[in-house]
Amino acid sequence: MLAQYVILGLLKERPMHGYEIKQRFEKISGLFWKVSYGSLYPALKKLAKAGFIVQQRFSSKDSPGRKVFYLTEEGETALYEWLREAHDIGDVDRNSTNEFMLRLIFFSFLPEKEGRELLLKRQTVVCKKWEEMQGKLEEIESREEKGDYYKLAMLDYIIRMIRTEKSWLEDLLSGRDMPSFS
Amino acid sequence: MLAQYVILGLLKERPMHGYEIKQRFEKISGLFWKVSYGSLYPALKKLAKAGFIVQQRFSSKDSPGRKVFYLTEEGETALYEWLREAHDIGDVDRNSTNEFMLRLIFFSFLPEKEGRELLLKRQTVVCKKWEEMQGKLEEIESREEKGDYYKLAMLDYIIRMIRTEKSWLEDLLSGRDMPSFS
DNA sequence: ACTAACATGTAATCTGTTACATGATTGA
DNA sequence: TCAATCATGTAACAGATTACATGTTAGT
Repeated sequence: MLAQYVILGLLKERPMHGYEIKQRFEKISGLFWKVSYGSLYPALKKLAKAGFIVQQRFSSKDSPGRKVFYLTEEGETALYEWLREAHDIGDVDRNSTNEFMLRLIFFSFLPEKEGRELLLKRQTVVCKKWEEMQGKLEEIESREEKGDYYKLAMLDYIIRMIRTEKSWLEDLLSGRDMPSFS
Repeated sequence: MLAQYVILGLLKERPMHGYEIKQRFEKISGLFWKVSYGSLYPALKKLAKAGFIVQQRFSSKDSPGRKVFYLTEEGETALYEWLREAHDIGDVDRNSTNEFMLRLIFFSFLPEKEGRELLLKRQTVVCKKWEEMQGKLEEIESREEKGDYYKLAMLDYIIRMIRTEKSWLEDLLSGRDMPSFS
């Protein structure tokens, strides 16, 4: 499902054939998402059937040959709709975060202002979650119910991750020089 | 698959019935993993069939009634084996990270030394990945191929996340007071 | 000549979700 | 008495992976 849209996004960059799409897919989003041939080729078929992409076959005689796929206008519309749905991502769990990041890859296709708005929306969601987790932690600490060491460690991990996303968003929105990588 | 082992871990804490397991499951690991009834109850069935858990029915007359599940010795053995497999998690992508964190929840069941070893192993994997990503970034910067703003932002995001896990592990291993949450 | 990577595709299988069905218990 | 939550379970469906099958191209 998500793979379909990533394919559209990649094809907006330039026309590609299946194998190439997979490589690019994994180069860009490898840590968030992977795609297998067993889902890639059926996905391409579906997209073609829906009219979102068209294919051109390069057949050298009878060999199956490469098929290059092109994004259609309908496909572009579908891509934009999907990108704008980033507005509806209201959680910070693993799935929601992946869905947001997968869209982010293609934010440069949107008008600058819109990308910014989507980031601001994400910021409110992340901040809310951060406060929620912070509250959970304080509750545990106040009850002196220290409990399990590793479970506390996991809560710590989650809070750190959310805080990291929070400051990443702040830097991105403030236009600060991005590679603040120490 | 993973849910099965989390269930074993939760039942080692104390016997529970299905509904309770789901609640506890989500309270602890909600940001990493969720379980639906459509997988929970079949999973419990499978575990019972495999002899990893046994059930006691509390039937008030003819009502379906609650079923309380208990971990067996075989189940405990399976749980330990799974926890020790944390050794084999050699990547830092979303799936691998989730698998590691899901195991971490139950590390307190292992001898202290073993938990530490698993964390050290994770540390080497994370550090390696961090260096790899750092290299990728430098390569991009050196080529002056600044390219897409948002794609760079995503690389930044990934590196920050890995760095956060890195310092979390350092703090955890050094026994530093965990809630370093500012 | 051989190996690795390029390139496409399908079928069996596995896993998990959604929606549905049922009924008990508890508190307003 | 009514709604919410507790509690268990199944069947249809959706999605994705793995393994297989096939053939090309490029480099050593």
